[in-house]
Amino acid sequence: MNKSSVKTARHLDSIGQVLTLQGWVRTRRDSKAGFSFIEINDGSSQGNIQVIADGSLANYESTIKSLSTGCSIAVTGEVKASGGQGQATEVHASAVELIGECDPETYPLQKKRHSFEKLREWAHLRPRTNTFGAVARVRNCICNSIHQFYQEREFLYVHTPIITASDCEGAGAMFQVTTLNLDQIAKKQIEKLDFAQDFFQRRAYLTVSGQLEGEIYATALGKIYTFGPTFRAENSNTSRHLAEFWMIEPEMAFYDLDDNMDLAEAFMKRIVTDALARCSEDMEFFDKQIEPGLIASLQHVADSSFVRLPYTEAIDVLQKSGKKFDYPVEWGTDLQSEHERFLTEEHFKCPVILFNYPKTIKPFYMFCNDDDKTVRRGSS
RNA sequence: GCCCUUGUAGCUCAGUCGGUAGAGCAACGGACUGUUAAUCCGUGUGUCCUAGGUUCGAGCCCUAGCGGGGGCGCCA
Repeated sequence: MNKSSVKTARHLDSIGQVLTLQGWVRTRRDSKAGFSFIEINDGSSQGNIQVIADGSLANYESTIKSLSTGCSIAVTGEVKASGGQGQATEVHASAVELIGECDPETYPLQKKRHSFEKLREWAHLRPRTNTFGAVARVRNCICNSIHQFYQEREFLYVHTPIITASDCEGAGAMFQVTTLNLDQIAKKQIEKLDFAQDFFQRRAYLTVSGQLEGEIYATALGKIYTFGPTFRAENSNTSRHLAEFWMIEPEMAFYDLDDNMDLAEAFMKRIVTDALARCSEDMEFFDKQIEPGLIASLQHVADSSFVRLPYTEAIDVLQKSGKKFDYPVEWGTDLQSEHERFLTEEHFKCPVILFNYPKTIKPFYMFCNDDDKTVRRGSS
């Protein structure tokens, strides 16, 4: 048995080979001329492979004609150039084996679009949809690119603690980690907790950032990056906030501000370029079904030179724009989303890096410029 | 945390003035076809989110609760 993925079988190079594919039925169309089209997907690619199952197969009437969306099957057959539109290759089955049945009356996923809200109710089946499959593949691609990008530049991948006592720069509300018996404590109505009784004999939290550990490694090993789960207990109900997310933090000794900006720009471009090149089918799906214009927008990020602008000049651009903002633009305050969007989307029409922020709105340890009003970089 | 909005068939939704439930898709049956969100014909489908209240009568009005979505704030 020459096992193959759907991804491989869809490639022209596979024509002429006899392969065995295992996957889940997406759809079946019957021809009364005596054969059926079965589309199967195994997660290896966005597209399905079309299988031609001829009526002469032993289990055609008993099994193949009742295959429905969600069934898992194994198909063995020769890959041939497709006679129809829409696909380069197809498999002419010599055997189709039903591995797992799927009752169409009770299987929730249908051959149509489902809302994300509805799919969340079927969380165990979401990965079988085009959208979630594409997200998983693109995310995998990005993770791979992240490591490749830093490894090529001789950065060390450092693991920083998940459970920690440090609050970093007070970046956000933290999830407390404890082994104290909360039910018992509630019953006793204790006014002050004795953390000496806790697991670490002190308060502990899930990390909000590996920055502090990253910096001490950078000041010993030169260039490091962290990439791992991070937790924020913000009660923020927006699409841009997560309680749990993965964060990348490069920390470099002996880098000046220009070095930092060069790295950031190259990094962003690399991630985007790789995703477009390596996940083209998934990105085309997003562009068509989820967010029209996405590919053009990402290609623009990959192609453009990022604008690098001092904070003070950005304030000047905003104030002279004549644009009415919901939040006033004033030197010394942080920029709101609407200001950032104006700079990137309307004024410069490309990614923008702002630097030399007022020291009053940045962490205390940042390196102060000669003007004593703005800061350039971290303390390393 | 604040504000707005929504909950009806497996899914997406309509439901008028308060009078006892409806369309498309899916499913199922059939027709047709190298098809590809196939197409055409036919069939069935309900705890109208939950609990109270008003009323002769509530999917519809009122109150509370629960769930979903959006915006803002905080924040990344």
